[in-house]
Amino acid sequence: MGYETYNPYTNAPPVAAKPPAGANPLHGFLPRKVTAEQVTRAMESDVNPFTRQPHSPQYKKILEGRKKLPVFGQMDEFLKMFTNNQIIVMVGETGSGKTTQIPQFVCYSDLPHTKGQMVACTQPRRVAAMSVAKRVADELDVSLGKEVGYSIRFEDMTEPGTTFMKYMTDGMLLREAMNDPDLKRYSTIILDEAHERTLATDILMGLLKDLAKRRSDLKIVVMSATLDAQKFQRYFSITGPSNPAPLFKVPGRTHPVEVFYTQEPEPDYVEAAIRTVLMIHRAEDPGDILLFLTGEEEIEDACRKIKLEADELTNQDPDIVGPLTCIPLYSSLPPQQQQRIFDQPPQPRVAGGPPGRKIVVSTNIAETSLTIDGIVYVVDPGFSKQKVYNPRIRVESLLVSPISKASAQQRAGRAGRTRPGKCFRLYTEKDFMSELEEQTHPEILRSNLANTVLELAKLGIQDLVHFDYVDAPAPETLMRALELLNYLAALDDEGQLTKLGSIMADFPLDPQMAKMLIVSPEFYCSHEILTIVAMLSVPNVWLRPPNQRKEADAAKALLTIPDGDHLTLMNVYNSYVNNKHDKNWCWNNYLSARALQQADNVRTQLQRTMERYEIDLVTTANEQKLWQNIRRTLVCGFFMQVAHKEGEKNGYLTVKDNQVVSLHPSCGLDTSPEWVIFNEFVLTTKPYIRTVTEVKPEWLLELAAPYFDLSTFTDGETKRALQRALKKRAYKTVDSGSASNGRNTPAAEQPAKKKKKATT
DNA sequence: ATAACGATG
Repeated sequence: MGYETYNPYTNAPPVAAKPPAGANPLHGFLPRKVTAEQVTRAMESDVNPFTRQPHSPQYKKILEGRKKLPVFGQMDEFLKMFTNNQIIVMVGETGSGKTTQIPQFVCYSDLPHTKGQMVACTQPRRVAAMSVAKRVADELDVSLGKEVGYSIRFEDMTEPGTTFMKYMTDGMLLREAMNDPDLKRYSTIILDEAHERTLATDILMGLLKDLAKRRSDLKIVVMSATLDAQKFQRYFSITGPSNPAPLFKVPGRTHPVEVFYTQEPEPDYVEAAIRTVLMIHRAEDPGDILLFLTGEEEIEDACRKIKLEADELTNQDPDIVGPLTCIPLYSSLPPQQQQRIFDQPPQPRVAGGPPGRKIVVSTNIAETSLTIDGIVYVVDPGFSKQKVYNPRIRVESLLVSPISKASAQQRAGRAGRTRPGKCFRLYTEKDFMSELEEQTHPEILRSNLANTVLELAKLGIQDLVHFDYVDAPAPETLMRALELLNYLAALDDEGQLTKLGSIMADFPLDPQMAKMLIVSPEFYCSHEILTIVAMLSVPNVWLRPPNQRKEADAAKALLTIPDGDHLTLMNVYNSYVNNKHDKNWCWNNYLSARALQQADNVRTQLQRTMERYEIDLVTTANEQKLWQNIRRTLVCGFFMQVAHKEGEKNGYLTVKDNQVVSLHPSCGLDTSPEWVIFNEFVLTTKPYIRTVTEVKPEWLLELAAPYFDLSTFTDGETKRALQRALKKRAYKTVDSGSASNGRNTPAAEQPAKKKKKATT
């Protein structure tokens, strides 16, 4: 449909809004040899070059705004570099406009729509992918999901054949690479926020560096916010070791931030933070405060104290100190409460009195994920909780650690978004210079890599140890991952991906859980394992408000199945589904509606993957048999996470690793069984195992024979207990006259009575 | 006898 050009309410002649037929603003464009002058002219055209539709009235207005972005003035420089190089490293500071503009420049030069290809731009976070795609769709004057779209887990907002500019999460592109290692549908791939060094971005950098050799037609742009670009330049020097990838640099557009340090180190950073916040409130000009702390409990505690002391100040000096609101911010807060950070600061108590102030006390979520306008003061104690992985005992834990210089810089920058600001660092300048690391260690050095190694195997990477990592993980971490995958039969003894492993990799799950799902039909409980795996993939569903702990614990007790926490999780999900008509059910039972909804989404997605591989969705009618089948299936995935009761009461020793652990207080078992399987090993005040289910030693010997080969065990109580179980089992086998672990023996206690067909 | 920095599929 064309534009209506005749306006019946004026006498003016019809305006020729519709350009002459055949006009093509991209006429004369030579792919990848396009100049800034050509692009600018196409942008000024009345016709949208990509849809051939007339531009909407707001298009030009938005374009005027874009022209003021720092990156816009360097379009010519960028296009020349894009023409002449396969790989570009780009540094653009906050406010440069790189995330929205560079992908568009690339589209004008690359013309992906003329070759049935796309330009991809990856983001570490889902919300960023969505919101940037929306913005760019507006700027290009197209509707979101058509020419410009986004792709994130659970939501593909693209239209095959139409979409040529796609924003997506880095994890999503990695998933796509598993099924199309050459990523043929993309003409250019842009990795944004590469300095954040997420696991997915790190793996993608390795893949793309290699892919660039195979696909000379593929262009790559690596965008980063900090000045550590040299590392990327060197890494991507594919035309020879002395030829680093070229650097394209754009200045940011932010306000100056004055940084203050303490004279002496602060022994108690929370106390010092509270003192600093109150000092700012009393003595500094109006403007909101952002304080960085490390976790939920610390934040709630600090908010209470700040509120108390601030109220006292206001009461003492109502003419000088204005009112203050203190808002906590962390990821597990319900979205409604997170919205509070955008509230206006409180009004003065009396007209003309001292103005109010807002203070946000936040985790690292405010460092990258959430931007709060109006922040003028930042208080930075210099700590955050960070994931660390210990391959020796196979444990990931969270540790309060000093932040990096880059992180400190990012935090300070949060004070200068709307006007000049101040940042108070609660450490000395000397410590900043000499003690803080330049960059936060990339995630790949701090994680359990079982999942990543399986993904790499699926991506066809043969030699994981010599893969060209930007930063190579510890060999021991890779060995641990290979060992686990070999025991799970995802990799054979030569390290080759097995058929089973290939299917496992297609599930967005840890390998243990993927294995459980795949074998679950043999145990007639795939329906239930699907639920349990979904529940294990979402954050904790149990709520325990500090002033209602008793009530919350009582509600939990009603849903608990004493045979094991995994069965309890299943019970919770089933009850949730059965009570979906009751809007207050979650709230009344102290359960997180958000987490349960998420479990529902995950379950649906996993079910689709199961259907794709024709993995039957079956169940067992008899409840006791069903529960036992489920527990046996758990052993098939988590046989390397077993603990044996030893020593004083409630003391357990993990099998083979011999870690002393205790049942976590949240555990719902009514006894302390001799053998348990656990989902998580957490290191808090002491080592705990969390989400625990009782198992039988015979199952371990039967279902995970290679791992429970007793000749690989050191002498001790665990080995003796297993030897006893082995003897008992031998007698039983003789009695019943049948083999107990042959492949022909039914694995489950009882065949399925009813078979639920998978539905969409 | 106690708990989840932030993300991703």
